[in-house]
Amino acid sequence: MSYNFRKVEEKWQKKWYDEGTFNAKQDFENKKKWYGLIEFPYPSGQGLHVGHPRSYTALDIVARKRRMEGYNVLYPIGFDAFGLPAENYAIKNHVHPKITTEKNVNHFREQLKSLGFSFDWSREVNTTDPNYYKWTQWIFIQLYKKGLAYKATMPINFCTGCKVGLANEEVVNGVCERCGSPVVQKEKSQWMLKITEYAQRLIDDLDGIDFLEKIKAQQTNWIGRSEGAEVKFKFASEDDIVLDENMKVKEVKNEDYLEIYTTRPDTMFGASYMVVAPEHSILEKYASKITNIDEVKKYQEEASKKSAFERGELNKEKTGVEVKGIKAINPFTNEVIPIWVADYVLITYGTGAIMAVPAHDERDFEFAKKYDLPIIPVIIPNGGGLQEELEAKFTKLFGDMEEPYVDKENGIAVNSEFLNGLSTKDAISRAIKEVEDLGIGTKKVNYKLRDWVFSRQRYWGEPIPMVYCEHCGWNPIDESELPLILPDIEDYEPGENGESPLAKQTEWIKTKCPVCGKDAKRETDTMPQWAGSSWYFLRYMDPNNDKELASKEALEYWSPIDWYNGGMEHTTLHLLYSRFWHKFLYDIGVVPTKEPYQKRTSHGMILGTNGEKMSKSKGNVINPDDIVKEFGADTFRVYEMFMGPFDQTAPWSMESIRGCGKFLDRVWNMQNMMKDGDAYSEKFEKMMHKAIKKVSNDIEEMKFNTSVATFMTMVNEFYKEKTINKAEFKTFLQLLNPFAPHITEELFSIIGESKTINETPWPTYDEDKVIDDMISIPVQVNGKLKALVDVDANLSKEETISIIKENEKVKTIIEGLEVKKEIYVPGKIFNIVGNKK
RNA sequence: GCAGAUGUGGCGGAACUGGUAGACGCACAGGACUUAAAAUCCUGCGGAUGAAUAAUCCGUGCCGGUUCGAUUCCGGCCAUCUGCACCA
Repeated sequence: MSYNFRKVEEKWQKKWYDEGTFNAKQDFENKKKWYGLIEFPYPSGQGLHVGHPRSYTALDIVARKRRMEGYNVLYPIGFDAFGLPAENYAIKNHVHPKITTEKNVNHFREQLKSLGFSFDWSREVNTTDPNYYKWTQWIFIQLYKKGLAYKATMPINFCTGCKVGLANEEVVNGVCERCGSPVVQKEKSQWMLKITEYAQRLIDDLDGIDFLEKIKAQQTNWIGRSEGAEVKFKFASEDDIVLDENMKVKEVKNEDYLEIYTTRPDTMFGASYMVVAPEHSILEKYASKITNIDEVKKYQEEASKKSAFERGELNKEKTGVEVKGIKAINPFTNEVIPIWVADYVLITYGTGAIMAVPAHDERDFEFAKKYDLPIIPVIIPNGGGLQEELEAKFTKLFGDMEEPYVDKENGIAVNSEFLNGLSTKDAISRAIKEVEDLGIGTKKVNYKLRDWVFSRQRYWGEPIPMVYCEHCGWNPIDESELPLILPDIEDYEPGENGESPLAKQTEWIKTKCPVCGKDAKRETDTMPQWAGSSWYFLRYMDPNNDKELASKEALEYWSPIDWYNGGMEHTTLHLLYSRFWHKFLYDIGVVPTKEPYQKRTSHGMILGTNGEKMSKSKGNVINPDDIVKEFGADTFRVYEMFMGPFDQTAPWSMESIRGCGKFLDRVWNMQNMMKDGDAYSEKFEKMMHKAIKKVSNDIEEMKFNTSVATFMTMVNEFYKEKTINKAEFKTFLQLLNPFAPHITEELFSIIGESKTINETPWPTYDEDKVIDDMISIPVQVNGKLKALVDVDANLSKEETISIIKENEKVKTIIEGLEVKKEIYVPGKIFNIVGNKK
């Protein structure tokens, strides 16, 4: 009797999804809850990828176990359906994204159901549904009302060929992915979200939640907190600076200030020049004073032409131009220092200007070497070495420096007047105090994190619900008018100069100002794909609510998400954005928790059979439909869990999956060797208890591969004895059920159980029965295994040792040795140390 | 360059808190069943010497250390992967 997976899987899927077996209960009172979340898919035209089921199966296993443990489980699914591919497809083939999206969603739904996931399909959400994006828009309006959404001029990637704005992922090596024309930066007024206001809380609140350490590290690094100081350097026209006989500044007329940010105020005595970013306003403001303004302008222009790619990747060689005619003054040395413009200084970080300390900064050092600027060492290593060594090092540093000294831990200040002799740490606080006393600076914390550019010049996204009125400026539409429906259009081509396709919808754009009622215009940019996915997990809690994004009651009951699993590629942006929105919603009293996710784990990518990332171009893509057709959903699921450690990448193997199919066939055939029995047989009792313990723990730790190995070992044991009793089979099926739900339910009913497995409680084990009565003690000589001796585990230490020593083999070993020492670790090992006679 | 991870048989991988390295699966080889094949079932399977299921030696990327004992801990290298990348 061979196993017909097709029939069995179809039968159970129909039952589950028709009856809503796995739908979360509305009962908020009596049951403890568990909310498991997987990243909802983008319904692409290619259909499900084999990577999706890896994550979905893992949490499906946990969800099924939790139900058996008595939890009210919410394990929802939905579709992140706005996005670029649908829009590009529309441009090419003139099919409305709505149509392709619906088609793709239907395909995805079928595929997901064919894998037997225990999703609550009654709560399916879709980010493109107006009833959903109504609330995405509502959240945006709340952000705006709290001053967290604002307009700013930001550069976009602009393709010089297609004349459209491009997403970062459409820019490949500095050229347009589609037409190959160069991509330049173009200034455009865009909506921004002030995520930076939440930077510190986004770091601090990581403490209270259970994220993998590497995920926390990535979040922290991305936010990039640094402590330092902002300091104003005096500068003026060269002619307005009067020097004394020691070349120190005596008097300055018409002075102004150039503000810099530094993390190393202790090196200020070594600041030998300043650098401003090409976009810095000082260059505009003092154009008339700059004697080589043409040269400066030319440099600015060149820098602006460079794409982000060139500036970042290719342009390792630093360039710059001295800004002549104006000079700055080092506030500590009171000496005149030159000002340069160079694009290694970024306008987006700090103040867009730096003090350059070439002796102690690699970038400044490289630049100073190239343009022959003074390098003044002010830190030497406090290595605890001999005085001569320190002096030698000092001389060496003051001689021709080969490389900058950048150590922040072990430095000691020199050549720095009042800072001399202080450790770097002390020198930093002393220097900050000094600039504060002088009234030219202050302590300052900076973050690498930038505000979130929220506008997209695209059609297939949520319209931004804002209106511009010539009299009243920007205002949100009235909340009663939500959702602001994305109009149906036929021309998906982008507008002129990188405008959104909506910019051509003149009728739609026309509206009345929500404040004064006069004629006004709608915003034509749409939201990024990140928007809908920043709060979808809240909607699952109460998906059909038309009064609120979700009811208070539902939010109270289901929050926070107990376990969120997803890909490593989303551990920075998606996680950060959704945490930001959640914190905002917490602040305005909408959600009850500070953090959305209590626990976050990540799965490893599945590679092609050749060990490379799956891609169409490499032709190594595995289609889940084919696998299900050939092997069935259960085999697919078991294989994806067995292929390797869950959090690591693993290559696909067609041979290995066959092995998992064979395993399930063996499980199926165990029904033929089953005997009656209400209790575990003596032979298998220990194995059963051990297996329950092992599998229960493995699931919590996501060590699914060793769980599957345990199942296989069990089956081998049953086959070896050619018998299994009903009690054993029942437990075995319950344990295996979360991994292979269809075959186990079928067998459960075949062996005469009236309940389905998902209605039964998760098996329990007895700790006493996990412990072995007899143990095998390895006997080693000098740490090398020589023999194994079986002993009763309940004997005392002395008794055990004497039994070991009476063993024939051990006797001969000891006789041949000059024994120096004997080490016995109870229950673990007996090691004899000695030399051969 | 910075951060994080990984490195174990022919392959995917296991090994609790420092205590029998190679569980489980694949591949391979042999056997049973069969007219035959497939499927299934059973057995073997890190390397070297060896007739051997005797014995000895080597073996977890490389070099060294701590320890009675190291895949595991420490120091120093090498390689691969992922993310970030002129963040002052």
